[in-house]
Amino acid sequence: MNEYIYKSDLNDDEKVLMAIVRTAEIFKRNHSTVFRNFGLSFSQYNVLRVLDASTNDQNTMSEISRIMLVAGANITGIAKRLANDGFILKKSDPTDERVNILEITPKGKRTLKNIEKEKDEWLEIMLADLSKSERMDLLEKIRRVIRRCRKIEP
Amino acid sequence: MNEYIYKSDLNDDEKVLMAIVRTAEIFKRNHSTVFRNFGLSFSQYNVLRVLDASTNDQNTMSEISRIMLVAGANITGIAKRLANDGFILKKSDPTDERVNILEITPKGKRTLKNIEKEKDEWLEIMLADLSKSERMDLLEKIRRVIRRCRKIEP
DNA sequence: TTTAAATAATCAATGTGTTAATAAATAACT
DNA sequence: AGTTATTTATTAACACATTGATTATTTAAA
Repeated sequence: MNEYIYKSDLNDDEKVLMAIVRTAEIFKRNHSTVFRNFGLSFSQYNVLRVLDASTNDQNTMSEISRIMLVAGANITGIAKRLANDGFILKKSDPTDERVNILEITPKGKRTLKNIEKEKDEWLEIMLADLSKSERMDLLEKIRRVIRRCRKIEP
Repeated sequence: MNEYIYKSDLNDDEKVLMAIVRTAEIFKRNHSTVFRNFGLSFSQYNVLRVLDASTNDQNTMSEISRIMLVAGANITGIAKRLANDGFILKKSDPTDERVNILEITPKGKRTLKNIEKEKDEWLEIMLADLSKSERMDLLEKIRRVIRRCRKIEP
């Protein structure tokens, strides 16, 4: 018998956004367990993805921070751990000595490849109850929210 | 001139979930700045909300951990800081000495009340480009994803 | 040209999340 | 009754996010 009872009092708008938060957390948790088996955290994986999709497999720390919407201070630690484990190289830009360039290594690329299948299986599992067109509709609505937020504060 | 270029290579399913992650992060960031002005973090605020919506304004730590989908270890620190700042009381359950009961204080309830308006304004801003029925449709689809995940691993 | 301002990265402090190990109280079982 | 298991909470170690301060380098302005 549980004598401590919780009765939600969220209004509809709050329900929408809290459901989004919850889904994001489930997704990050699922993916994190996959990545952990390959020695990567969620954020480390995302840095590798950005580098892999950048020209010449490399990009600057500040640009990565901008793409990932993460404060620059975080990239310092994430890059250090990625470099220590051989997933990336870290070098200074000769044309501007303030800039540090990160480059994904063959080991990094190989690891991304190995992760791919398991990761995609999770995506399919999570979205299995939505048809193709429902997924696109969901994406379109979420993107409208994101676009709206970009107008408010860049 | 930026010579480091990033070209996204996400497939559609991944786009859906990354958009959800991004929206959740924007939402948490917006709300966190509101909460910070009242001396609360995002998680601390959510613990107060759970207590406020619980019978007799109180609940157990493990039940809160279950409701918030957060590992029990986190609640220890969050509750300690909330109690230090006078937002909650922490007491032992006399019928089961393993159990700790958290209870929201008048100061805690007052703080929730003060936060309410500013918080709701943010909800409206973020969802402003969606009609009422579109919001409900978005909520329904997100909930189907969450329900689907609950079936996979509880 | 010297000074001022912007940019890139780092560090420190705080809070939150993860897992894993532990202590204490209670429940279940032989 | 006494051993074993489960539950509740705490702690420790690690990763990461935020803010704010600091250093170094580059660019712009007086």
